[in-house]
Amino acid sequence: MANVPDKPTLDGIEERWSGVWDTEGIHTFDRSATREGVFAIDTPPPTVSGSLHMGHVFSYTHTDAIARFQRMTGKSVFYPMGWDDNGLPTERRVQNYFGVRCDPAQPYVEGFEPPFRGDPPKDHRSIPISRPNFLELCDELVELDETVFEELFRRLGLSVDWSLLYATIDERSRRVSQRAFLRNLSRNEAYSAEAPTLWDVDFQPAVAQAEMEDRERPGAYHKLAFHRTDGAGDIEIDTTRPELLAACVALVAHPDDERYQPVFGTTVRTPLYGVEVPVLAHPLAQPDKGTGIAMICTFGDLTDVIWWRELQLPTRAIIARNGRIISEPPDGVDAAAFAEIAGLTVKQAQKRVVEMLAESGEMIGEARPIQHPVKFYERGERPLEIVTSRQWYIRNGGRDTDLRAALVARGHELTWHPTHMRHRYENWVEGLNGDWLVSRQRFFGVPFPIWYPVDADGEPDHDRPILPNEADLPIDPSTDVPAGYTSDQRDQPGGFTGDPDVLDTWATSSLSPHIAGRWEDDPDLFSRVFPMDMRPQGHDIIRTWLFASMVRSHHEHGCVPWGNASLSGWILDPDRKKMSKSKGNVVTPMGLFETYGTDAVRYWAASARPGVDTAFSEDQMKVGRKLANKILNITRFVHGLGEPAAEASVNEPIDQAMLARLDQVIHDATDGFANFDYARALERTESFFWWFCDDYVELVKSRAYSAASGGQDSARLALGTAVNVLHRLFAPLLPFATEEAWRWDHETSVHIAPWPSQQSLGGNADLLDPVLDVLAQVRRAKTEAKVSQRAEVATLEIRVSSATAPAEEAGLAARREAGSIREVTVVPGDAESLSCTVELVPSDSD
RNA sequence: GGGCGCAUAGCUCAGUUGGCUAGAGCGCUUCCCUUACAAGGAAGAUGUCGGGGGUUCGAGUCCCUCUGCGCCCACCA
Repeated sequence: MANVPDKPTLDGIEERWSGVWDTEGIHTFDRSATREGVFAIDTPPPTVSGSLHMGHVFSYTHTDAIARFQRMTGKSVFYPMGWDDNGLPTERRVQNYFGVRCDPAQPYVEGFEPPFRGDPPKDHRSIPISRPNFLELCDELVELDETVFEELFRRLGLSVDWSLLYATIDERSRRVSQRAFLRNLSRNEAYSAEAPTLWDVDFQPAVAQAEMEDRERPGAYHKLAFHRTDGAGDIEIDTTRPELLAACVALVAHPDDERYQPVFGTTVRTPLYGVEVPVLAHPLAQPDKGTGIAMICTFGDLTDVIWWRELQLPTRAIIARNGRIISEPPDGVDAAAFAEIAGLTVKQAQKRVVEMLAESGEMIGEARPIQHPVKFYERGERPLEIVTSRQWYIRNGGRDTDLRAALVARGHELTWHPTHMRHRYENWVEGLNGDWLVSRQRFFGVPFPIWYPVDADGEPDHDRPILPNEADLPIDPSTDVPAGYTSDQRDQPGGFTGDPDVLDTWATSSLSPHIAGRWEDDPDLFSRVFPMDMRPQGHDIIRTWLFASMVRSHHEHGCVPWGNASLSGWILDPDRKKMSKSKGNVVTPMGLFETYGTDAVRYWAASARPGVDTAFSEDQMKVGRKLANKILNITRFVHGLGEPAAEASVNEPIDQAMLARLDQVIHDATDGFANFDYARALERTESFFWWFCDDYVELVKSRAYSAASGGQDSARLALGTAVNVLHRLFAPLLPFATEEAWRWDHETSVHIAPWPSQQSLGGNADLLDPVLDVLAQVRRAKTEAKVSQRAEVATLEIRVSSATAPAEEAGLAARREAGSIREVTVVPGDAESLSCTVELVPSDSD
């Protein structure tokens, strides 16, 4: 017997049911399921560096809807959560939160207390602390942030199995990350090399191709005169970076450029510094750019690197890792001139060099300002410089066409949602110009599990790395000692030294399926979940997270890591402007949950088609709340009618017709969810639902109330059936309201109820159209007469079109269904469409 | 420069093998306290489906082209 509250309400249902779900364990992954019976999700681990925003709510709702659908179809859903807490975002937040900065030269302080916990004053100068102390603070803050994230995700109703929680800095992740790297190394998929590297001079890590971006910046062409050594005059070049003149190693022009044919193979002397450099030809030089001939410096930009490599030029680097000019001039550079810029920042050096060139008369004319794209680290504030350093790389096809083709082919094995997102992947893979740089000169990350022997001169031997056993992972080479050595041999001649770097955060998060699935730690579990079914993520990180995951899986397993990639769109402001704190228009997810209810917010998220950028809309949330409320009310209404007899059947054509429509909805919704299109499932279900409430229920209401005209049980049973099915169709999208209504007459959760299947009663859905046409005309008559919809109709004359059977039935049905109609006549007519004449009962009042 | 996407009512968007008179919600107008729901309900108005051309009995839907907007990628002095 149904237990329906007098006044159904949405208030408080989130807390009530999420608590019950935990107790009943309905989200628990059943690891006894076979691989075919499992639906495994490679949940994106959110970066734990502050607060959750609407973007999280948006995309995680989409995944949860899919997860809940799959669970109802009988799959054991592997739905983990992870925190991406290693890496620079956390370091930055720790610096700002505690007012400290990491200085590896500092000694460890036992029981260190940071000067602040949250919001140090603006004039506070960060204090340097040791690396171990810094890492302790990282751990502390990360734990704090993760608590807040978990609370919000629970409130959002994510059906994740929280026992599967991981963090990308935890021991398990470090072990997986180090193991995978060592295997890459053993198969020669990873290597270290001394090479020009993009370098952020502020954060001082090496930067990978995927992490840099172009920004338009003002610059200026400076025209400089290089002196031909054959005495035949000067060659003029344009440069935006005169400060690198001392690093110049050659001039280059296009091989077909007629103007420079005579000078190819000759040499010139650089202005100020007097270094003799060759004039060379290379097809990358553009005749229409500047004077058509460029100076090659080590290194001004990535083109310089290409020229340097392909033309086998010497290195004459002058920029240090801190972004300043080095103190000693490279060989052959005029020492006095160089002393003028030694130690200066790039900007200061440029100013000084321009002054000197002006004095010497080697600069022709004034500098000409331009806007040009400059490479930046995506989180950085100053342009990237290129320095030579030893770094670790993982092969990703950037310098190997076979591997590249193989990875493009892997992209075709994946099913993309929406399909056009694959182009972004291919575009990226085909445009790679180097291997994946995975080493970072940072602190809060997974250390490279590597030591190096130190030779008699105290220099590390990078060609003979010392590796740990997999069984000992994870290790920290800065504290652990390799086999065969003792700790007092650290950094001593003849001893060993640990690799100081940490792995790129993507090098760990690209292994999220392995971390969540406990690769090698629990082979039985791993075999049941890998390759996974679904990777949900934002389209902005296809080039990083998605691609890196493909690379790792390709190397380690020779397969794709998942069958489907589901790409979510962005959240835009209602006015299409960026939401920002400074404008004060940022809304917090928790506030919205409280105002509209979680289901309403989820409704807004689920209304957006997969992959489409979507405006933030509180109006949509209001609609969602209305929908959730309606589900409760319609359920209450149907239960209030009383139960049909046990032997009742849906035998009225009108009721069968409604269920036939519902069958189509079940089909469409199932199809939508199965293809990761939660929005289509919602749209179909919702539009049926409103039709059901507004038209069908109004139509059969009077029959369901009273046994007088027959067909009462058919109506009750049809109503009950439809509501029951609708609960289940909506359950993945509006988990709280559906659970609330479902539990009025069920002991167990709607979320583990079987997904609805079609009824196949063979009803004729078309039958409803003429009946509803009559209903609409009666309503219109009442509205035009400005009377209540409850007003009685004295006579209703229905002129059916061409006496077709459905039309006849419509008349008969209308006669019985509409309880407030006293007399109905059905007239066969020859009009094109059905029409009615409605005569209302005059009001008794006064 | 290359690639991808978008353009339908005042606003946000559906419209999936081409097929009834192009839909929904919000907003707007009018009306109704009705016993599931007034944080509700009924009815109504509003469209050169971005422009042009083509295929077809038939095009919002397919093809070509143009325009505007957005995103991704790219090796430049």
